[in-house]
Amino acid sequence: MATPVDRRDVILERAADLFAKQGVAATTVREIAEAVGILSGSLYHHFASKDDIVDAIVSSFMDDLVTRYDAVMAADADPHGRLVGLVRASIATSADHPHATEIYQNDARYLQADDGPTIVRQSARSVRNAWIQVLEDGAASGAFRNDVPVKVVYPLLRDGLWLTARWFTPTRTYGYDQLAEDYVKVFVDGIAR
Amino acid sequence: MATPVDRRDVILERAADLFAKQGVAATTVREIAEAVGILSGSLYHHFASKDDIVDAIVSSFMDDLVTRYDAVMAADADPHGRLVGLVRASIATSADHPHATEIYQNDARYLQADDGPTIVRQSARSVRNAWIQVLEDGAASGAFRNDVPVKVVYPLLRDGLWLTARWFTPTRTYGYDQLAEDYVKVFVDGIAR
DNA sequence: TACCCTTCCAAGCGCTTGCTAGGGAGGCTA
DNA sequence: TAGCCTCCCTAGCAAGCGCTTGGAAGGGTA
Repeated sequence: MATPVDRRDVILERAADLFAKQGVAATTVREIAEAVGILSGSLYHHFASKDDIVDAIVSSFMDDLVTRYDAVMAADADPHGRLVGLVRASIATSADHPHATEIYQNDARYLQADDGPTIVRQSARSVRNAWIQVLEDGAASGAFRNDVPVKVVYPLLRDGLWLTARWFTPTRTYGYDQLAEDYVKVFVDGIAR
Repeated sequence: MATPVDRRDVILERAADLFAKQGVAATTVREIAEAVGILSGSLYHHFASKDDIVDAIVSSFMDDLVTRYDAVMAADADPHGRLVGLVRASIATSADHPHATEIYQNDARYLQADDGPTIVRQSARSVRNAWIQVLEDGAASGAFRNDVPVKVVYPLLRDGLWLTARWFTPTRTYGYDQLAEDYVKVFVDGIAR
């Protein structure tokens, strides 16, 4: 190779692409190897197992997400400001890890299983706590409506937010920033005029 | 058996349960057979293939959905009334086919593939058209805001709506009707107070 | 009783899966 | 030059996959 790229990173990138497109279970190690340009056995010089590859992809994504969420929660105490911050942080992370975002959505059950990676489970709980706290604070302070249970509002916000990874591709005129802005508009003020 | 239940229906029910929990690719025909209480080979007396089982589950779901959507679009011409109707129809269908709903969300890409079942692709287009029409009519008539593109609003509504199948289980005090009502509240009026 | 039809089992086929063992090529260090 | 380390290939194993074949059991019909 002309540029001394790290093979490990190339494997992670190609694997994430395939996992996102086909699902983890439907992607074979031979496919990953072929996408990299090596044979399947050679993957095992870099990773201990197929699961190990999945873990590396998702863990990196979750680490970034938690870091961004922590910054938002530390910088702002106002529920509305925090909500906007969390949305922007989520979409920014999704922009940085588009494949991982999709993998996490599609295979969440597999990843959150008891034998799944511990880091993922911990991060998932931390992420959930941030949202619940913001929504409950907002409902208590009067910033948000309190006639709909937080346990219902949160999943609606969450799923609409994260599944953007499935369908959204930024264009020159409509990027991630615009998406975040419009997302906030819809969920905070509704679609009624 | 005491009651002469149709074996085919039992197979569909158990298979749907497993597909929803584990994903289609991760569920084996041997698992399905074991859940029914027969051997894997015996499944092939009732179905031609594993894909055939998946198709039967999802097609039944999609048929019901399209029927309900057609009724809504025929009964109401007002965008807001149609929106409420589509939400209620979706959640009612989801209540009748909880497993199929989840399968469709998790394996949508697989099902919408070019070699997937034709009925599913047709139904998916029909469903999409209904939503787009309602949202565009509403934006044009002034019932809905028009500063956020319909191509963004629709996926947000859709994903938040359909992924309820992943997390929602009705209780005695909070059922599908209540969920539909709250869903409309959030998306139409927003969470701000 | 004789026949048929439905439903299932027993056995296994051909193939793919994730993964492993052993070795070779090339570069770096001493 | 000698030795080592990194990275990859060749070859293949054991297990599991979807699916097929041939036949047996049992009930319904005549």
